[in-house]
Amino acid sequence: MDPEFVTQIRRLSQLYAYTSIQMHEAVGRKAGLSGTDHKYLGFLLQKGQMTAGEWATLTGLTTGAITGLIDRFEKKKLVKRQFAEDDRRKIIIVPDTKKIMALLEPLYKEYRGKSEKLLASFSAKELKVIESYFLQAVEIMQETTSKLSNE
Amino acid sequence: MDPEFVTQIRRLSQLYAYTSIQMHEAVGRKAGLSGTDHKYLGFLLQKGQMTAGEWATLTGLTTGAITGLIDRFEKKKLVKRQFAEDDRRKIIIVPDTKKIMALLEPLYKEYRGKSEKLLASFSAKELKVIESYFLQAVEIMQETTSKLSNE
DNA sequence: TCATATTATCTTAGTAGCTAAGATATTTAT
DNA sequence: ATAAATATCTTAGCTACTAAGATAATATGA
Repeated sequence: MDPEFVTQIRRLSQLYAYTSIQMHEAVGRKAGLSGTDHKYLGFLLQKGQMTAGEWATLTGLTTGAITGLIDRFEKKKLVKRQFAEDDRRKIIIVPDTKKIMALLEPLYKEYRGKSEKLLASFSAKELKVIESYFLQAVEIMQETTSKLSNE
Repeated sequence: MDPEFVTQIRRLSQLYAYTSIQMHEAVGRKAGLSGTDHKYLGFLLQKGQMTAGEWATLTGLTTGAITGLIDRFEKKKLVKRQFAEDDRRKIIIVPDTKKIMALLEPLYKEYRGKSEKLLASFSAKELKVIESYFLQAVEIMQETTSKLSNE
């Protein structure tokens, strides 16, 4: 295969990742959240709710840092602390999904429309190619990361 | 188009960006660089060399932060400060590319091999699809970012 | 030419958010 | 009942950021 083309794809892939982070950071700033706060809020939304400790594990932050994270979100009334009924040491973080969505969706609206249009411009077969590339690339990167971290 | 599939691609795309950043951060840590330092070093390598001010513009950092960034790299002897001949206010940052490569390449080696193999598993036509998706998606994200930032 | 404005980088003071270590409160195990 | 383990919070110290001003070099204009 043309090695220049491979280089081009690799460069593009890096640019893609970087641009995506920049966009998410810009959205976060606009919403009054720091870049990392916005990123970690995404984890919470996907999971629905979780304990402070689970959030710490997922983000790789210490529990102390999570306390601060929750404090910042709670001050903005985007999440609520709730004692777990089965174990009163545990704090369940409950996102106010409606409020968070109301805050973020307008900022993503245009992007969402454009990217849907972009995806619609590909055939089903082509989308499968893109999906397959993403899936495999993610796996390779995760392998690399975990090897580097456990050594 | 199947809306669930679109959602799946969007989720994958976000995961891809996030995983990529995590990998680059892990590589950076292993090389003794903070996540952002590693990211910004990449800018410098791509450009070859630039002035402190250009680096500030490119990264979005203040000139004060760039001074600290250069200090950290200089202490590790990965870059050198050099007065510009035409304008002695300007400081040109010259990367020691050989040294930087020697530091980073071994950490990326395995990833590079695997991702080349992955790319080789696609046909030329399929690679064009992936390239086209990346190019257009990057543009959309850049538009979104700049709109959010200039408002 | 010389005074002034502009430009490029650095310095300083203040701040945010991180880690590490230890405190507190609750649960589990003996 | 006591000790150990667990979940979260608190505190001290650190790093890297911004904003504002200092310093030095260059450009401009009467």
